[in-house]
Amino acid sequence: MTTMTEVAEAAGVSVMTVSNVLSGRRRVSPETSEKVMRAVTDLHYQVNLTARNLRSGRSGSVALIVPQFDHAYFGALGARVARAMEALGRQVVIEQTSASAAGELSALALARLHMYDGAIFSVVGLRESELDRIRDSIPIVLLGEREVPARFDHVMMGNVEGARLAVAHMFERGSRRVLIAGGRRGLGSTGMSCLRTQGWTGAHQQAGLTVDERLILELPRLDVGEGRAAIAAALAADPSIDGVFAVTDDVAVGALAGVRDAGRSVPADVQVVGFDNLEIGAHVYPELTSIDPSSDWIVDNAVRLLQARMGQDPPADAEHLVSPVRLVERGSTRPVRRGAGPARN
Amino acid sequence: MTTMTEVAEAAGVSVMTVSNVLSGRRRVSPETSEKVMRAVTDLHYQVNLTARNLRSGRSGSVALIVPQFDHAYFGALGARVARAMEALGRQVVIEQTSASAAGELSALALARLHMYDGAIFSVVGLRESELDRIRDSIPIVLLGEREVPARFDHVMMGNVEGARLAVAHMFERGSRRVLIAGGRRGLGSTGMSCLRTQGWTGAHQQAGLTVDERLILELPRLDVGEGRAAIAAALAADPSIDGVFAVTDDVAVGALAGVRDAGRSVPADVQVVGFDNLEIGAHVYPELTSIDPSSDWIVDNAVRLLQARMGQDPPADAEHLVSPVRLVERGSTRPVRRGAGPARN
DNA sequence: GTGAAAGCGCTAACAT
DNA sequence: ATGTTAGCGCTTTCAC
Repeated sequence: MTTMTEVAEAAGVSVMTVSNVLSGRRRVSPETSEKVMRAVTDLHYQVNLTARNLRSGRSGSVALIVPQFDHAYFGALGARVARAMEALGRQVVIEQTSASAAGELSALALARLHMYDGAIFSVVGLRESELDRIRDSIPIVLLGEREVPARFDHVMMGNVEGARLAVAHMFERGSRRVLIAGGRRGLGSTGMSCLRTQGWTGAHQQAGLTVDERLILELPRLDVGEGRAAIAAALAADPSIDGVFAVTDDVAVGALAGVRDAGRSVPADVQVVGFDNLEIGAHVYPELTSIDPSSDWIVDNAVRLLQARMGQDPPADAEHLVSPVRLVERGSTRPVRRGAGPARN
Repeated sequence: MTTMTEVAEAAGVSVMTVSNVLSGRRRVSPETSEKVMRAVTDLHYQVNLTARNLRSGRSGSVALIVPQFDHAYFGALGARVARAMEALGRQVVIEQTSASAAGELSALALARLHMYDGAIFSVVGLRESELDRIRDSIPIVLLGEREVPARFDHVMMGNVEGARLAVAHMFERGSRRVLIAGGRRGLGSTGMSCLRTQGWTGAHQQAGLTVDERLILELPRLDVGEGRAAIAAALAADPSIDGVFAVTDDVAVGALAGVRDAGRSVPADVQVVGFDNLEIGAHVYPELTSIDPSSDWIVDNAVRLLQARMGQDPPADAEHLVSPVRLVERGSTRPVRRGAGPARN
């Protein structure tokens, strides 16, 4: 491997001059600069970023830490974060936590954070104890649907409100027994499933309907296949179900298939609403009504907070933001019936 | 930031002993080890991986370089690579190339490679000139549907054969005018679109049908929305089209929607086949017939090749592998009609 | 505008 | 089993 010293020798200058030419941190005369660049080209030199980062204490890159690579939401998130960080001259890399054996955040995984100038950390499914171990670390902004220690900047979706909107919409369009797919019984946790279940419950209260806990369908994994099978089974077991609120769009796409498997029809027999407003939802059949969590808003704020914390004077107080949500109405729910009250089933 | 020297002082041992305890590279007595670990805990010490990597010349991590974060295929790829590498004790990080301004591989992007022990590089859309600049680099395995310099290990899908299978299947089930969505006119390039167009052409020849170049629909971007709009327009312009071979499943999902938009029906009026066999394809409606490119086979081989090249004696000759493909038949193509020849339209 | 010296935090290599 | 020395390749700092 060619080193900067070799380039300096070839160009007949000192290493500092080479360094200055390459980093642009100090002015160098055009002639010297050209000599250096020629040597760089001739020797196929490439800076050793590990050495540069060690010495300078910065890396110019930011990590996005997600639980899984293969969920559409995180891919979309990565693309958004990369676009925003690119505008600030920073490189983004994505790392996955769930790779680690027990899903536990290993000491090594924590140490890896120091290779970045900052990190955006998606914390769905992270334990409280793990979050505590992220102290004394690089600037971090947390993302994701759970309570976190107050010392962290945190941006989350409007989970409760979004779920309430979704379920209220189905009530308004005539559903009376709305299954929540991927919900959570009991009130202990503060995770995404639990928050969205709160919204589901809230919609019942607002509509003056009683909550039937048998309509809470817990799912071991929030993916399409899992959702499809579980929802088909639930519909077979309880024919009175006339709506499905899926806690994610992945599950909702599974729900569309599950309703078909059960021999029923969307939206005539069963309305379906998802959460995330993924691009795919606009193109499946029937097109998916979904809660838009304002992903751009979330990323913009996360990037702004991280940038602030990586800057000169980091803000004293951490911010805790909740994104605005809105319902995007498509074909998986029924249109308003003009001049009619709520539909009777 | 706590350093190893401080830990050594606190524990009353030398830095080498601390290093040995943490890295496990040399035996340390249990008592000493415990003293060190106590100091590590008390001081919240975390190794500086940048320093370790610089000194040791290794990082224990491998990069997966993809053109875009937000394509389902790359997410699935990342998850597979991470699983395989995890088994070998290596961390995987994903980087995105297209972030760079003109999509050009910047000098910095190339320099970043040296921070990893090796890289798996998805080269769809990379120019020949860019590939040439990856020489003198870390061990690299290329992935993706285009010709690459012979010196690189390369694993690609069976593009031509897969496309041929897809189109032959539609011919066999009665289609006669099969649009290729995301294809490429002219024979210059060796990219994915071009290779799959070759398979489409080959299927025509095998079936004794003449190729109609007007059935080649080029797409600026291979995504769902783009595919939907372009295919709907194509069907409206040419009602004789009775099949769509979409070069990716993303485009195929768009095709399902596009056919609906055009007021026609899948598979009765228009059959649709995709390529990639993404999980989502099994759950959309109608369920998508697709070419399975053997993603696990691809990843297993890429990881094996990379591991070999990162090992003691790297193999002299680069390998160039083509994955086996098979057709996965689902509802977007018509079932065999027993006792009947090809359907007439 | 350019250079010399020092050292970032760690581990390889050589002691003991 | 543990310690000492040197130095990975670069940039910071200070000097001219």
